[in-house]
Amino acid sequence: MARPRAFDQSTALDAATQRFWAAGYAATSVRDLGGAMGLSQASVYNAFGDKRALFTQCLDHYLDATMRARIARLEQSLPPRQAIETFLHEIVERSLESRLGCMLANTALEVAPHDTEIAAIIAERMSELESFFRRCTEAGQRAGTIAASVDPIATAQLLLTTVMGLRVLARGYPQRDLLEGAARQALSVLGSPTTHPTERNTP
Amino acid sequence: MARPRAFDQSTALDAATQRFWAAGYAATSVRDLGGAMGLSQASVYNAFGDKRALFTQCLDHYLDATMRARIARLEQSLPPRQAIETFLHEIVERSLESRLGCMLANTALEVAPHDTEIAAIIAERMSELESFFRRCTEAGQRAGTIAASVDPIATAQLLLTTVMGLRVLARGYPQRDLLEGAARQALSVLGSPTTHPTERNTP
DNA sequence: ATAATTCTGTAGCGAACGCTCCAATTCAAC
DNA sequence: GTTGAATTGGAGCGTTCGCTACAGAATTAT
Repeated sequence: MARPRAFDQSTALDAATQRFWAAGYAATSVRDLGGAMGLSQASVYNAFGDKRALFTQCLDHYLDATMRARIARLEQSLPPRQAIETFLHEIVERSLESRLGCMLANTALEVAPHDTEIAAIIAERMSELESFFRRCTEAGQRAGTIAASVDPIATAQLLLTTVMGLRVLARGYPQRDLLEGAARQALSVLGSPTTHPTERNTP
Repeated sequence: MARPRAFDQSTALDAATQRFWAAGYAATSVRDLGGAMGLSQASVYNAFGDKRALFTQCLDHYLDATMRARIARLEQSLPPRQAIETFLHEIVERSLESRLGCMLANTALEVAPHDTEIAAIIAERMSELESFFRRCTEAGQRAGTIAASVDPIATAQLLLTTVMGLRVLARGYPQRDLLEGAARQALSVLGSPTTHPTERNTP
């Protein structure tokens, strides 16, 4: 029984996310956000609360659409070792083809130290990524594709660290051979290699 | 033949560096910097130019005093493998005892993507760190303490990535076992372990 | 001493910031 | 058609931003 929104909430959130993703929290103004979303400032505040509340919504939106989606897709479509390998390769490719970097890493450095609530979100999401790597490592060991001698916990910790490190290098020192070499060497801790995943599997 | 400065340039630069280090470029105001340095805004501009020029001086100052000093100290006081191991362990300890993080990583994410000149500084310093790891790896292989089978280039790339990743995790997910596990697993690529360096060496 | 030159603090510039008030507008419910 | 609730754009609030003009203080060369 009232006037409906003239914009799509999810589309607007996408646009705002893009701005925060590219420029960070402090360097993005609410006027910028409104412009990107096609809204006036008043509508932004009416629909999303203040700047910080909008940011947390964008952060959640980004992490669901990017990190969680990637984890789910790889984990249910690939055997565990290939899931890990493909995850790192995708990170390298995305890092090289876009200068946006990773909103999780960006936020961990810029916002988390000064905002305990956002720090908790960051820690929780990093923990999710770590758990993905640990599950895959353990499953690979059960399947025989990952050396039984490696410690799944430490391996997951290294892989999480590598992903974050790759995102930093991609913004400060973006050279393909650097990112690929680091990813390859990180994957070497998984032990005896399998054949690289291909489209067709010869029986 | 004129009035001399009433403050010490190096001391003031230290204070400014501390502020940029803790809060980043955008979130640190020139008034904050002046307060920390004990100077009025006019003196800041007179002595250091504008905010960006002061930042680059602080960045150089920080990197010389922290990264280059650590590289030089470890490289000339420890055998190559221990130099690498100690470098990572020191990063873990510094990350856990201080919330400041790493100005190199912070700047790579916050400033480098929007400032090509600062991006060049970042890339050059990251390259220095990578070279340190490569030199140590090659020297360790010659000395027999690092497996001859590892690729020194990829190893250096992974170690550089690990250091950057550790600095991100330290700010977003600061748990000792996570950082130590990642460091330990990264070091495992060096191959057959040596005894951990201790204060006294039994002959 | 005098002059020349540099440093220092105060005050203030225009612009942008996060945020809010408000009148006008729009649409569902009746 | 009328009513009522919600959205919308514009104007503007007070604050802070990077930066600078300016006048007085301080020191060396002459």
